[in-house]
Amino acid sequence: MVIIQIADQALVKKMNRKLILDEILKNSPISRATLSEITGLNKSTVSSQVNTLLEKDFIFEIGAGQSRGGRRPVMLVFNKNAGYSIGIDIGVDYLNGILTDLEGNIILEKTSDLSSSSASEVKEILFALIHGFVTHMPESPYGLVGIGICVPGLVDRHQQIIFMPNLNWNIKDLQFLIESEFNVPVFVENEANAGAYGEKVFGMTKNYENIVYISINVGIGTGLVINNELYKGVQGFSGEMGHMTIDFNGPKCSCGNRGCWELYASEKALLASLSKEEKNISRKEIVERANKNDVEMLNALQNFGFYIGIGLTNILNTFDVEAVILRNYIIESHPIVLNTIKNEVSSRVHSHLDNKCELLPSSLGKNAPALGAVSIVIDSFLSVTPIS
Amino acid sequence: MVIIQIADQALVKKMNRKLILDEILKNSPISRATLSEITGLNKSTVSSQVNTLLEKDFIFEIGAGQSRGGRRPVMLVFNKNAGYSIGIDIGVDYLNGILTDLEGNIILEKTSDLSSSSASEVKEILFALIHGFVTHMPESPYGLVGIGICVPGLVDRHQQIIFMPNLNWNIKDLQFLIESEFNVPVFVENEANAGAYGEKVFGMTKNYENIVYISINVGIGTGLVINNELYKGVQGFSGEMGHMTIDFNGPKCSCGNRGCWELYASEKALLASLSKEEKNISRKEIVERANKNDVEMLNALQNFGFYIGIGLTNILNTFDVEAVILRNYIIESHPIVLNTIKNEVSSRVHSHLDNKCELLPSSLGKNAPALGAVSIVIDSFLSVTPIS
DNA sequence: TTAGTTTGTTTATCCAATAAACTAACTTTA
DNA sequence: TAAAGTTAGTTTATTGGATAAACAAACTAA
Repeated sequence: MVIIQIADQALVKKMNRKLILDEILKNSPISRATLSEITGLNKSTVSSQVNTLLEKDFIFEIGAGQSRGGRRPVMLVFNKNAGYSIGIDIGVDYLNGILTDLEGNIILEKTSDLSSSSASEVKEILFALIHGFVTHMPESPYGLVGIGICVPGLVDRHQQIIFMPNLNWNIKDLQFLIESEFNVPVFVENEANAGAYGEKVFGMTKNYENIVYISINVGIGTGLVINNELYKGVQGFSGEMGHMTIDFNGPKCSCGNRGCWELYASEKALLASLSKEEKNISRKEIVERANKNDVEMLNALQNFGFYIGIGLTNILNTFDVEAVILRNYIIESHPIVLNTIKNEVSSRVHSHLDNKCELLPSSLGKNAPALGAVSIVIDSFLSVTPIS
Repeated sequence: MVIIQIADQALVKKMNRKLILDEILKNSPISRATLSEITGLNKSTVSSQVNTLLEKDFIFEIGAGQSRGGRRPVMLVFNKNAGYSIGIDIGVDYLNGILTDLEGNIILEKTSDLSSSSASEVKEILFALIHGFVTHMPESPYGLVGIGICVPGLVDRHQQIIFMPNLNWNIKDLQFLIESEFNVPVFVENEANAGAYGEKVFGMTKNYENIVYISINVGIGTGLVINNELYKGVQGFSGEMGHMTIDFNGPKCSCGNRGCWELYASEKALLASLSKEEKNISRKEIVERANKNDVEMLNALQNFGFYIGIGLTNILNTFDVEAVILRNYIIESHPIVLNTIKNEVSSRVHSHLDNKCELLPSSLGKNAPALGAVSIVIDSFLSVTPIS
């Protein structure tokens, strides 16, 4: 039977608590009086809620603020050190882990190379990484509040890993594995979804409610934030836009389709378009050559941007969001690709849709997915933790 | 300043009222005791809510039901005749209006041809249609609760019509125009969005939470229902998937893009693929010929299905919904197109995504958009109407 | 010094949900 | 046919949020 969410006073308290906590996070430091003003809640309601938040160490008072012509207000701030969160981005050939406070500020950061690691070695490295973070974590009332992990593959609604194309290991129930070892809530998410959420919570687009995140690597992954929430689809498989056909007569893709976007607009495609001796060139070298105005490279990058622009136009026609974030080292490092994309998009997209949507390179860079994983953990902690 | 939704007891009552009303709508007739069981609300809470709903004529008692071994329950039903709603679908060359009760049952229905009407004539016909419905509407406690209108064009978040490609008239503020004349709430919506909502509320997919609706006509329009709600995008322009590129080198489209899906998979494209003397053939004739196994026609329809399948694969990769509804007379009338689509989709879509999503022809047919407009009106009436 | 302002708490009240006790109306059992 | 058991729905007292109003505290400005 379907479980229905009934409403009662506990729900009211929980909703208003979230309202107040969100305002404190956004406008810290802030007084009870101002909270009452901007939320519309009664002064006494705010006082009561603030007291419970103080008792539970979620916030604390930092003393008196500036007077506005009367009694000086007591300023409240979010207690970002009430607990800590770990976020881990498991890539095809790397592992990027961060330890953050409850505001997402990075305390520790560690990256490992996985290019020659077996499945059991990956597991060992992962466990060692987390244990290392736990050991070096400062004392706090709540300690480690959870672990968020993202992987480049399909993750279903029960956080089971269903399919990982470019990887030779597959631990289906990663959540259970980690939860058993560390005894804290664990969240497993798709890499692009995590990146999208990271950009929504901590990036340039933190004040937007609807964004599309596009991560361009070996393939193309996409994540959707709709009405401030990750849209994962019914099964959890939403956003496989890398496999959108942009040429129905195009070459066969490993997914079964033809002429998929990522066959033209991924880094793999970019490398394939270069001359033979450059096929194994690194991202850094690509940017360096572009900075030296290497003509062949600039042409290849323009071509790269051209194809990204084609798929992007489809996405803009589909979604009508406030911003699209592009997560790719080359795009973040040299302006030529983004400029080409913008040209291509504005020549293709309908004039009525063009004007409002921002096209931005990722501001969080390679940490976007790990930060997204962290914010899923923090969100859950702040909304789930029971308050008497 | 942003208006924040604070929570209080009024919200609790409103939420639980909706819960109870929804269950009565779904499982009518139903007793107070059963309502308490399936919602999880306390018996006395249900009694109190039911009493207010009775006072306000939203529901009524139809007498005692079957005993389950004790006192016989008093059965409650939704009062579908408490008021009436009007839904109007303004097409490129037609106008389809319906008058319904609060359950969406059609009381009156009227279609007019607009193929040779000027802007002022359209307005006259529209007004006459509504006046006619109002005149023939039965007596009821609430009378006409609102009018929903859908148009084939871009409608922004303030219900202003921004752009209508295939039409020579454009009354930007249609909402104000109708509201001034009839003094009831008026809702203006895009045709595909309305159709999607109609299928979500009254169609085969009424129990699904995430669907994509694709309306194939002169062009292709799409509507999205995500988490039971219409996703309209930030500006209200979401779902222009007809202008998704499926061949980036393809022919120029009027929208500015190249190789748009609707250049290949619309009815316009189907007609263009037929031989010269058949260019002005009607939909009915197309189906008749297909039923007579006319080889040329069957080939054309297979081709039609092929191209629909290509775009549909992109949509399935993007959304991961429970069902996709195809609204098109030919598809609803002859199985060959849908079969071709299904073949094409399953050969193209990734095996992990394929299995769950249903592909269905519209069960509401040409009334889908008008019914969607009606359900927007009814939704608003049931949730907005204040209860003491 | 005094009046006025802003901040935050206390107090009494309201109201929706709830549990428990109750009445009502039926079925089953003996 | 009477008693016991069961289900339906109401009544009553209680809980626990939010709220308005009164209040105390701490400041500014005149």
